[in-house]
Amino acid sequence: MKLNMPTEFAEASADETRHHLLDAAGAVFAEVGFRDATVREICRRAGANIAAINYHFGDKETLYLEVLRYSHGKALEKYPPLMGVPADAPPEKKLRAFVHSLLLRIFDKGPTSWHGKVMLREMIEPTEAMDSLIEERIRPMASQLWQIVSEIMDLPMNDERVRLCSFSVVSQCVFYHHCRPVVTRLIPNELPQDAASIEHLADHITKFSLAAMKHLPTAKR
Amino acid sequence: MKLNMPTEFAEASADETRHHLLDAAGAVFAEVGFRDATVREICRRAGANIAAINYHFGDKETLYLEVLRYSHGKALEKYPPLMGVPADAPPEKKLRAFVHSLLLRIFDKGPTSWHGKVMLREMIEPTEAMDSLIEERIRPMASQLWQIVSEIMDLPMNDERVRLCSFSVVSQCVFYHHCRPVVTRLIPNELPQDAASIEHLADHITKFSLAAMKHLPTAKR
DNA sequence: ACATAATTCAAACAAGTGTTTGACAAGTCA
DNA sequence: TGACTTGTCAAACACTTGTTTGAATTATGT
Repeated sequence: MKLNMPTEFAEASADETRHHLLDAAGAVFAEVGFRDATVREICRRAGANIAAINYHFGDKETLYLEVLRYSHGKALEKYPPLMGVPADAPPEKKLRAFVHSLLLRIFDKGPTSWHGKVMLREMIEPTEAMDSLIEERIRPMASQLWQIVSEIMDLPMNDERVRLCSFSVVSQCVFYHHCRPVVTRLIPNELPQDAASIEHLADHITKFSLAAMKHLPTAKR
Repeated sequence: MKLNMPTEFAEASADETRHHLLDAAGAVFAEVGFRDATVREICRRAGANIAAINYHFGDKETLYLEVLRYSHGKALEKYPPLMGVPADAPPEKKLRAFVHSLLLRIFDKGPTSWHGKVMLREMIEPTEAMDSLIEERIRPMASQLWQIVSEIMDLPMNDERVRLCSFSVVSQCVFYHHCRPVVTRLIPNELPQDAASIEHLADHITKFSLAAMKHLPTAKR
């Protein structure tokens, strides 16, 4: 195996096919899923030999995990939850930013969107990765949203209504991700294609939720 | 093939294995998905021969489609969309019934819940079965909801705001199904366990949505 | 009872899968 | 240079898949 350090040239060459495999695999996995993706197709797109995957990654499943690791950290880095809205901004503005950034992450094209599909798989068969992912990435965002909603509704953060309404906000965003196959078939061209229509959708969700939270019968006693 | 009408007994016997296949297939599809489900495993659980699926359904894919129809039909039969609310009832009552029955279907235990799991898998990797299922099952329910929402908002059924708000309603319901692993880890014991807590959740979603639709800035001109 | 149809069954089939092999070229370092 | 490692390649391997086959079995209608 790799006992000697390769030279810069050899390293570059090896990393090159490795990188091509990662890119091709990401595309194929995203298109047809892990099970229907064939190593032959991945290698064909990568311009590599059929044995390349087993040589560079061991097996198909390790390649899958490597692709995940590759696209994992990019989503939040590209679209931070509050998108530069100052901390002393009114909560309505923060909510709008929160919704918008979530939608941008969902509708983003390229390797970033890959993470979403994997999360969907985790919903069906959660792995150990789920627990750490919840604590490291999701809970902080949830707390952020609870804070915003509690300000808007003028209720304590641990109030049940704050949690329920926060879920109502998030659910409207992830719906377009989780139910994309249904939405596209039910109403073609309904899903946002460009930045403007994403903003339009963010507007609807924000206004819908604000109207609900401010006029909910039980919002204030 | 079947040219003669079989007697009641033979028909019962034939339908029996057919039914066993549907049940076993529903369980297996829900557990591992269409692609990873093998006809051998399904037939083994059904106590049938390996050729039974091809004999009774033609091929694996038709069986899958039949399972989707079968399970969704059972779910709708158990929890009809409007749950006996009269046609001349106020739209608010209908919305509440629509939400409640959808939640009941989502949180139902037993064979009925297969449909939800299989549908969730369809979201990740849609098969051809999805198209016919949309037209036969989902579109009628969508029309029903659009009708209700258009009455509530006093807008024509084909108005974009009606569609958006309808999605907002449905999304809050399916959220608890699609994101169950996240919700349970984020807030233990948040998910409804009994009929009373399901009603509680139905109350929140209905009130939240009604407040939103009635106070949406653009709802009425 | 008999011919016919419907159903079940074990075995085999054809196609596709991920993986392994062994040879070969190229680069590395003594 | 020459032993050694790294990377690539075509071919083949071992295995699983859904499906088909043809005979055996059971039920049906006259």
